[in-house]
Amino acid sequence: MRTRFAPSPTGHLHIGGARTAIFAWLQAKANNGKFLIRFEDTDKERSEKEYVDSIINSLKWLGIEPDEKPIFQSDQISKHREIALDLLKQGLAYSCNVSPERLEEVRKIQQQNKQQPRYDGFSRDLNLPHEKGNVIRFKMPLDGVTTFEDQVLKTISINNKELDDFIILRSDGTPTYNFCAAIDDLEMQITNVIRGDDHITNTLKQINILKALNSELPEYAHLPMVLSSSGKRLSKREGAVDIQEYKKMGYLKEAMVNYLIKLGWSYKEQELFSVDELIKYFDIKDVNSSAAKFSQELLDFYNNHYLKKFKLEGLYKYIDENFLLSEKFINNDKKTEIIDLLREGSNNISELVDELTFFYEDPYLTDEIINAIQIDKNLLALFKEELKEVNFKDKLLIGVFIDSFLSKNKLKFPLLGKPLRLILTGKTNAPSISDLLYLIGKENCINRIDNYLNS
RNA sequence: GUCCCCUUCGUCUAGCGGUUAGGACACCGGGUUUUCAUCUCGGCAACAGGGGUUCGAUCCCCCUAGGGGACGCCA
Repeated sequence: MRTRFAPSPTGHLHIGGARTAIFAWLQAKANNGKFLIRFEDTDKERSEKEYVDSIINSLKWLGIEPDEKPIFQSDQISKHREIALDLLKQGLAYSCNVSPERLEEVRKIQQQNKQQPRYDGFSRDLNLPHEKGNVIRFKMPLDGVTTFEDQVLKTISINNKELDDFIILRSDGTPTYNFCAAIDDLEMQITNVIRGDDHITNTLKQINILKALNSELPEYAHLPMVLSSSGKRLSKREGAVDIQEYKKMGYLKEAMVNYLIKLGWSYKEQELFSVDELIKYFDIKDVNSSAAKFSQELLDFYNNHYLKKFKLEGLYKYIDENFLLSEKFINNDKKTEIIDLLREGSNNISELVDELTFFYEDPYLTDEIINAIQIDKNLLALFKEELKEVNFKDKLLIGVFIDSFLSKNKLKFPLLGKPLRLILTGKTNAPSISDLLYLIGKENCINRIDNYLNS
C-alpha cells in the first residue's frame, strides 16, 4: 500500500490538513505501507517555498515523515504536457478556442435558467487544430454514470452529463490540477487516495482521466471536513490556525495527534492512544461519515492529559527549550516541583508559564485584591510569627502546622486559606496553600505577608 | 440555482432490526488529609421531522427540513 498527502504550498498547514495527513500516514503505517508527500505547486502565483518548509516542519513536529523524497508537481510539467497531447492525438481530448469572456457569458445564462454552470462542449466536435492560445479539454463521457466505492462514504455516483469537459492544458501550455493529480497518483503508484470530501467531484473527474489512460483506479477515502467550532468552513477568520501556532501555545504533539485522530475515528470506547496503538488499531473504514466541529475543550483535555503524563525532567527541558523562562525561575531550585504542581491544572504550556510568575516574584496587590482580602490582621500577624518557626524542608510539616494553627484558633480553613492565597499569589485560582507555602519558600511568604500587613 | 455528501446528548462519538440508546469532553452536585483547582463518586443530557417496509425501527427505503461541499485557463 502507498498513500500520499498532497498539499498545495499556498498556506500553512492547519487543523484540517494536518488531520488528512495523519489519516493518510496512519493508513500506510497500519498496513505496512509507504507514505509519501507531493506538493501541488502548479499555481506559480500562489505557491511559496516558505509554505513548503512550513508544512514539512509541521508534519515533522507531529511525527509524520514521508518514506520517500517529497515530489513537486511542478517538476513533472513536461511529462503532463506530453500525456495531454497524446490524449489529444488519440481523440480523447480536444483543442478549444472559446474565450474566457464567452465562457463567462454562457455560465451567466445557465445560472439564469437554473442550470448548473458548466462548459457547454462548444468545440468538442469541431476538430480544431491545436494552435497557440487554445486550451485542451478532456472528453468526458456524454452519458452513463461515474461511480466508485468510497472507503468512508460508501457508494458515490454522478450522472456523467453533470461533468463537463474540463481543461487539462491551459492556453499557456501548463497542465491543470485535476489532470496532474490523476497522473501523479499513477506515476507514484499510489494505491490509496485519502483527502477531504471537498475533493469528491475532483475524484469523479480524475477517475475518468485514469479510465481514458486505461489505468487501474486507486482506492479512495474521502474524509468529512473539520468545521470551525461555529460549524463553518475552516478559514483564516474561522479558526484555521497554523499548526505551529499550537506548538507555540504549548500544545504537545501527542495531544494534537490524539485529538485529530479522534475527530472522526474511534476504536471501541478508548479515548487515549499512543502512536503504536493507533498503528495497531487504525482502519480507514472505521472513520465516521459526518463532518465534525473543532472543539478547543477536547483538545485541552488531551493536552492536559499528556502534560501530566510527560516525564518531569523531559517536560522541564522541553519548556526551557521552547518557551521564554525568567532567569529567576531558572535559578529556582524547586523549579521542576513547581512545574509538576502547575501542570495539573494547565491546558497548555503558555498557560503554565504565565502561572509561574508568583513563585519567584511578589505579586502586585491592586486595590481590588486588597479589598478582596478579608482577614483580621492581628491573626495574620500571629500566623506569620508562628510560620517563622516551621520547618520548610518538609511539605508535610507545613500542612501539620496549618492544621494545628486552625484548631488552636478555632478557625475554618477558608477563613485563613482564601486571604492567604490572595496575599501569596494575587489570584483566587491557585494550587493548595501548603503547596504554595512550600514552593514559594518561607522567606518570600513572610515578606509577602508583611507587604500586606503594611499596606 | 444545479449536482454531490452528511444529520444520535451542547461537543466528539458507540450502535450496524429487539439495548434501561453506551462512552468521552464540557456542565451541575456529593465526597476527599475542612480551600478555587486536582482527585473521586454521582447527575443532567440525544436518535432533525413526516411517511413507508416489518411482529418490531436509531438502524432499511422515500419525502421534507437543516448543514457542508463542488460548480475556475485555483488547488
